[in-house]
Amino acid sequence: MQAFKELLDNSSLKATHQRIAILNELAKKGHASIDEIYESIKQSFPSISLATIYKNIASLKEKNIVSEVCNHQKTKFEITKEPHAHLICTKCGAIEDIEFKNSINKEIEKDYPNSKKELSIYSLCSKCI
Amino acid sequence: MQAFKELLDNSSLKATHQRIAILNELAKKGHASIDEIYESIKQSFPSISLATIYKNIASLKEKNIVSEVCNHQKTKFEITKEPHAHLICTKCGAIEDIEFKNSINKEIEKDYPNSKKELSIYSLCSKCI
DNA sequence: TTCTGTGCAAATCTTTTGCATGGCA
DNA sequence: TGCCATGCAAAAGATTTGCACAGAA
Repeated sequence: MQAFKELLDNSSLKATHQRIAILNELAKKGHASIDEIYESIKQSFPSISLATIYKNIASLKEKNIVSEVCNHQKTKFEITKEPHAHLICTKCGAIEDIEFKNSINKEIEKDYPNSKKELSIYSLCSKCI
Repeated sequence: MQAFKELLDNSSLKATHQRIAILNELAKKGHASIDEIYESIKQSFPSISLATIYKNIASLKEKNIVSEVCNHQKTKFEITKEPHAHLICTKCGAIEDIEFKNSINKEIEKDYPNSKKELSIYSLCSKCI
């Protein structure tokens, strides 16, 4: 995935196999926890270490390449993208990205200009509906 | 605090000193982490154990008497109250309760009726502004 | 009196760290 | 080649559990 290499180059992080694998995993799953990432990458890359996942998630967060999503269960991570809201399924726990409506954003900006906003909606996801 | 005793009675949780102390602490601070609660209660109640705080926060959450607030740092808790949003200070880390505007609520309800919603705004709190 | 809750200590997870070695630029 | 990143193992931190005893109802 050439795009990830560039992303890392631009952030002065070396494009190691491990980092690319983590980003691929997040791209594939959308949202994943530290040990979901670890267990999955270990299949194709048995020598990878948990500590490497922790260290890389930390540096990728610092560079704002990945973001943390809180769901009151196991913390998950996603590749940072356009602002969006999260739908957290009250049945299966899945996280879905949903639109962060511009009307809502504007309403908040009135009182808190240039603020980062996190909106989570707890309801049924598209599979459980 | 008589009100807390009733709250506990109604949830079939015994109104122990420890539970009342935890609820008082949360009422006083607004938002506190497990060990902030522990350190503070220990002053006036030296025999209290960390495990008791954990167990009680778990049962109080289960009964929806307290809620968890995620701030991407140390998880904090608050006494469950009217729906509201959180302002999380990007300078000092403080959490403030702010209004969850009805217009925003309505906008979300159109698409996700009867959903629980969490909105966090990262900006400067009233003290750091 | 009964049964839930507490406190302690141990067990379990989770996350971080130090350091020698490996590998990208 | 020069550094940053990796992997391992150990350390540190956070959370949970089991059990005997205490205390609310």
